[in-house]
Amino acid sequence: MPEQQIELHPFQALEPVVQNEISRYTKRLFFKKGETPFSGDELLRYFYIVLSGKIKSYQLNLDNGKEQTIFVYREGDMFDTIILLDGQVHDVMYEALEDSEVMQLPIEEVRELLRTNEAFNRMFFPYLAQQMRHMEELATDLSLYSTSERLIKLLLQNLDPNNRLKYNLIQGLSNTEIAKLIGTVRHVVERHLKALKADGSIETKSKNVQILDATKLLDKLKLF
Amino acid sequence: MPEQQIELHPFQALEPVVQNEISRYTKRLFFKKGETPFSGDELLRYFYIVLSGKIKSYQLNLDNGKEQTIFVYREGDMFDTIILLDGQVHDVMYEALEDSEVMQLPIEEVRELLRTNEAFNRMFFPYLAQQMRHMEELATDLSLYSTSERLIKLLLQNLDPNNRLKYNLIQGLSNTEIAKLIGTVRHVVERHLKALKADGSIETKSKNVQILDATKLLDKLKLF
DNA sequence: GAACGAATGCTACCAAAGTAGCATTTCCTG
DNA sequence: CAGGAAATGCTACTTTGGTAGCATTCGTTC
Repeated sequence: MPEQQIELHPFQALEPVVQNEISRYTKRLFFKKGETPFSGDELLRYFYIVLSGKIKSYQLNLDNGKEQTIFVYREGDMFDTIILLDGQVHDVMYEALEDSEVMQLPIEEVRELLRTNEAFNRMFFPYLAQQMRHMEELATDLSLYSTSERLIKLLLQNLDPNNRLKYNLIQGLSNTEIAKLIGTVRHVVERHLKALKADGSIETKSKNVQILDATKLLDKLKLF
Repeated sequence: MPEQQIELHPFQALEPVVQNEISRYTKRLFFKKGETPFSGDELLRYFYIVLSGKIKSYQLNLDNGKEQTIFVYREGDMFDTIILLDGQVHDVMYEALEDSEVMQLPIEEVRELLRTNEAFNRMFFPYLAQQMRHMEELATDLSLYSTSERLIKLLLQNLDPNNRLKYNLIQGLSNTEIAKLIGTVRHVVERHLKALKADGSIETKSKNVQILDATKLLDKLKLF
């Protein structure tokens, strides 16, 4: 299937390009868990590629403190693609969910690649589409499905190795972080997890949800 | 401000390009209100630019029939950008909200433009970013704000001529369509509109909401 | 292994939003 | 201008999800 090309992480396709053309100005940066890097205009001047770890982008409701995670960037993911495309300020926050390592590239050089380098574009356009599909799915899930459906969906996607963005995503995340992924609060996540434990679909150790019966979860969705 | 360049609708920048290079295979299509065009693989083979009218893309929950409008395409808007970028099937539905006129281009030719035509890219990349920003806003609004906040936000954006995607958007839309835009159902929209009418913020004629006191609406948000 | 903070678990309560069914009004078309 | 479909308005009810506060467990680090 031709998707395989897309599924291997984009950075692999980028690497030779980067090596040849812009390695001079790139830098490796390390962030510790909990850090909120990228202050001020750094995201307007640099483009980032994740080498390891997990970094999320999220939005905050100032009135009640609720957060919505928009994207979790892992090995091979890149940001901020929106700023890359239009150069305008992007009102989101970033935070490292684990100790992470990223590569920093001057954004103007990446724009130059985008203008001139066909190999880069063959990698980058499908990757952009992946981000767009992810955001669209986030929006429609929030609107069309209940919290428990969104949670079950997340658990199932977590098992699916073809789903690059979600596979093994929640390993090591607290219930609070899981809540932010699916647009609710810790308490509601725990309420639903408790019900799933009670009927034997899953079991939980700390920061680790194990699925015992995926079919049972699928039944609860009645989707697909 | 440099945004002006972005705000004039993308098609204006595309037009000369289209005229010169791909006009031979383009076609004008007309859709009547309520039609759901683009069956099967048409969206995989053609790219569309709206000339007039309103066409929405939306997702459907098969269990309960609820719909979420993802995007309303008006003059100068283009779709399906996701398919353009990765060539994969895109699971959304389209419907004309008004009688509409679109231009149909062979998608491979648009991909060729994307690969080779810098003028096209100067127009297209910021437009892509606009679509991404819109979807991100949709997702975070659904998660972080209440239905009444989302409704008020929509009413205010409807007044803002700088907001190309939302300005004058709800003129001529039924309450049912407004509900689908903000991720709820007709009834809840009417409940909130009723409250806004009661305190004198707005008045409604059929398919037409008039804002009487924008400041009052802003106060209710406490945002910005 | 003691101590601290983070994470999880639980009970109780409240408010917002979704469901249902029907009446009335508007508007479009013949 | 009449008739029918679409849109709006309303009452009543149900459910889900969010809020609050506290107890317990886990796990990391001196």
